[in-house]
Amino acid sequence: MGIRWGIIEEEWRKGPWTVEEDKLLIEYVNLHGEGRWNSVARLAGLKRNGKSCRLRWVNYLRPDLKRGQITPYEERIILELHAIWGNRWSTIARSLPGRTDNEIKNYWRTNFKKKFKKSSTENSEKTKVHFLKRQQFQQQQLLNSQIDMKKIMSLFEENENKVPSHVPKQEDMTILYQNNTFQEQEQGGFFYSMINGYANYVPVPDASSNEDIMWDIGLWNLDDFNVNL
DNA sequence: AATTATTCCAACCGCAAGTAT
DNA sequence: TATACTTGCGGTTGGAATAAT
Repeated sequence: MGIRWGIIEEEWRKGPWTVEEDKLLIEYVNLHGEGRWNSVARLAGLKRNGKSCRLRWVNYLRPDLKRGQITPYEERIILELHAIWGNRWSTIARSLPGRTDNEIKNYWRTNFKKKFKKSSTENSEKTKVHFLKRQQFQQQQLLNSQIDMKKIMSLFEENENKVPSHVPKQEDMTILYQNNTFQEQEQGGFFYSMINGYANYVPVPDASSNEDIMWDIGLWNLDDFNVNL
């Protein structure tokens, strides 16, 4: 850009980061801590603006990042929370330690957005039936399990007609997470969690060679999510 | 084997909320 | 108090890798 309005504009580097740039940024954070991103260029000799530096750190260089594939369990959480929060990726990310909002957003988009669309136009009736079957199945499992049935069933009856896209207040949500969610209790082969009035229960992920698991994985991955609740 | 299409992710952008001056 | 600067978020995109023709 050069000169505009008599001010010399910085010429920032853009595009993929090099190993050397990464080193400089890591060094900077080790020395000065996270934050004050706009001073990175000056103090670390990087020709990157603050935004770019922050993004690189948060999404890639942070040492507490969990690398590798999203696990089936993480996937389930993403789907559950997306049903509640919609595209509030950073909120969802708070329940997945070591995963970034960007990562989750990319994951959801590449794996689910299309299925969503496709199935809703193609065979919504079929998937609706599928969904209802699943619901029935789960309720039956609940009946068979040891947990406080009456309480949960009444919660369910209260909430089952609510739209999942209903958005609760964020503060409420966070507290629930700390106290309750995804430190799920294992009860009779099921995880149980409460999310802001919604009861969620799914088969234990790794109780191997169990039909329930097939049910669960299949269902979560299939076309249920087009059902317009 | 060559070309075209699709998938996927790192990194971009604009906006808005928060913080500093 | 008002304005400027910074940070964080979510949508979007460029292009490399992979798949399809």
